[in-house]
Amino acid sequence: MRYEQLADLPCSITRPLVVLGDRWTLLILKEAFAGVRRFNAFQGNLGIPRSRLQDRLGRLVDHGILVRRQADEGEHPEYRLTSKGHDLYPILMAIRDWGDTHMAPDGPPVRYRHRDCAGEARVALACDCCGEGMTAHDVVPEAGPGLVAHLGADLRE
Amino acid sequence: MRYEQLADLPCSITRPLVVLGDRWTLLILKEAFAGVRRFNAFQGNLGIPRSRLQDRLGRLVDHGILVRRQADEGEHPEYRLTSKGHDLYPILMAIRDWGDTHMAPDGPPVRYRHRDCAGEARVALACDCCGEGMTAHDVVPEAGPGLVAHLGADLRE
DNA sequence: CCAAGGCAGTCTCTTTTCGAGACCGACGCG
DNA sequence: CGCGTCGGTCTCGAAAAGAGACTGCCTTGG
Repeated sequence: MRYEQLADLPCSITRPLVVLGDRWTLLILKEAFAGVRRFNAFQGNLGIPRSRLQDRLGRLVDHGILVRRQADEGEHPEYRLTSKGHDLYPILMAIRDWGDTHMAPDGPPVRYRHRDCAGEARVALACDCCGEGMTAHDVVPEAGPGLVAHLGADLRE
Repeated sequence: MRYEQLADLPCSITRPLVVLGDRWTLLILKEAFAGVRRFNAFQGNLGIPRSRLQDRLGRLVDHGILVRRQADEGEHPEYRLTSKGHDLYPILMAIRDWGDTHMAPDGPPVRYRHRDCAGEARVALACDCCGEGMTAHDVVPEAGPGLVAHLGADLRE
C-alpha cells in the first residue's frame, strides 16, 4: 500500500499523479476530450481490455473527473467530463506539445486549431504577475499554505 | 504487446504517454526537476523499489530524457535532465496547476515563484496567433503533416 | 414470436509487472 | 581491519494487466 499513500504527501504534482499515473487513464481522458462517451467506443479506440476500462472509468467517476449518465432507464450510459475533468485539458495539451516537438519526426499528426482563427493552441508557462515566459530555471519553490496546514495536522497527531 | 504498439499511432498525446504513463516515471522526473541526481536520493524520496527505479532510470536514459554521467571513474553516477527532458517541465506544471485547484483543499503546498518577482508560474493555453486564452471548446483538431506521412507509410507497406 | 446483433458489463484464466527485502562489490574512513 | 555508504542486482510472493468467453438487456427485422 506504499504507493497509494503518496497521495497524502503535500505535493500538488504527486497527488494528481496517483490518480492519473498509469497506462490507461490519460489515454481514456484523451478520448473523452475527443468526444468519446460510450464504453465500446473507448474500448475499441484504445484496445484496452474491457475489465480494465470498467475499472478505470469507475475510478474516474469516483474522483469526479467523469460522470456516468444514463439518460432514461434502459438507455446506454454515457461517460462525460465534469468541469473538474475538463480542467485537465492543459495537461494533455502540454503532453501533446512535447510529443509534437520530440516524438513527431514528420511534423504534428494533428493540429489543434483555434476556432475561426489561423492559429493553433499552445501551452505556455508564464509569470502570473509580470506575464513573462518562464522555464524551470526561473522557478523558485517556496512553502505555501497547504504545506503549513499539513505540518500543523502532523503536530496534532 | 498491444499496449506498446500504441506508440506507433500518429498521435502526439499517445506517443509520449507510452513513455511517461506509469506509476513512477513522472514522479522520478518531478524529483529530477527538484534537483535530485543520485540513485539513492530518488529511491529515498519516492520510496520506489530499487529494481523499479533502476529500470525506469534506464528507460528514461534510453529515451534521451535523462543522461547518466559518471564524472570520474569510481565516482558516483548522476542522472541529469537533457534538454529534451527539460522540455517536460510544462507538463509537470500543468499537473500541479490541476492539483492545486482540485486536490489541495488547504491551498497550494508549494508556491512556484518567479525569481525576483512577486508572481507565480502558471500554465496557460492560448492561441499562438491571436494570443487569446483557449479551452477545449475553442479547439478544432485538423490533420497535420505527420498524419499525412503516416498514411503514406501505410500505403507503401 | 423468434433470431440476430449491438451494447455494457462480468468472469476466468494466464502472463506480466510490481514490491519487499536480502545480497553484492566498490569505495571511503578511522 | 571493521563499518558505513552508495549503486546496483537477485529472488520470490503478491498485485495488476491482458485475452477472451459469457451474460443480460434492448432493438430490429422477419
